[in-house]
Amino acid sequence: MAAAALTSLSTSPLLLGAPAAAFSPEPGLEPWKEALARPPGSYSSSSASGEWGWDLASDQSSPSTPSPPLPLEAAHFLFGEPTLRKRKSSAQAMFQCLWKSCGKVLSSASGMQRHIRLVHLGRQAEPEQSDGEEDFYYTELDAGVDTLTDGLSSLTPASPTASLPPTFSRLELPESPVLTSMGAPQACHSDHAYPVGEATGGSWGQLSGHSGGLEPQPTEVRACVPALPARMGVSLRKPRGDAKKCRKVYGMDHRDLWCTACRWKKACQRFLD
DNA sequence: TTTGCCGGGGT
DNA sequence: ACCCCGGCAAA
Repeated sequence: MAAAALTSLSTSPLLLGAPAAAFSPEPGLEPWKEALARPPGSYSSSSASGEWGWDLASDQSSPSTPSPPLPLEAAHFLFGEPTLRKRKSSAQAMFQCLWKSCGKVLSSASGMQRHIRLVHLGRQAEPEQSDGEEDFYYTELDAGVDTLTDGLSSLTPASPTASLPPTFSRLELPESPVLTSMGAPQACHSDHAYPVGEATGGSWGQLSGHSGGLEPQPTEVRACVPALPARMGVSLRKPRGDAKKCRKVYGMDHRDLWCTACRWKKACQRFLD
């Protein structure tokens, strides 16, 4: 595959740095289908036993396989979003409120802090003697305003252009008091301490009824929600991951290409959230 | 309706 | 362990 990519790369002068473009003669097509239709005769031998070289994590010994094929969605936004990479001339710093379903954008950090203090934290506009909690509820945008998909309703997740470093996407509000050793005031009185997931997947369980008597104590964990949205009965269920999973990507046919977890109807391991 | 996947089986 | 599926909830 790498060889094919290289050869065809040499013949396609344009589209710099997008080797995946070699796979699709016309950019409208899904590149993965192309890749699927391609006879796997080019590299090594038969890795067609379900998992390709790149399962995840435990991939320390793949001697003959060249570089991992790089999950095809990488190719998606290599040329799927050609528009986004253009520089905004008005690269003015903006600040966006991360509070759930707010998304207000202001042009100054102090203004944003005041907005958060007043609107969300319910405090008075006293910039002095602020514990800095507001800082966790907004983020800074570096591009122009219209780059972001316009505040509200767009629960757009990991924007394909991974430009913003580890900033949070709203909907998963920053768990504020985790970082503040000085402790936010009373932002943390959740009466029902729900179980927080363990290390990796954080399988939440579906809060299936109070079956047994276990749960000795409300294991007070730090997953505290900002105390405001204590209302409205949003079921505290792990939100669906928004990544396309094996089933969607490969289709019901080609089930043999799914990762094992997907085949067993477990949480997908290949396309994590 | 489809999709993701938890919980609960079976081998 | 591995494999499968009922059924639920989110989309």
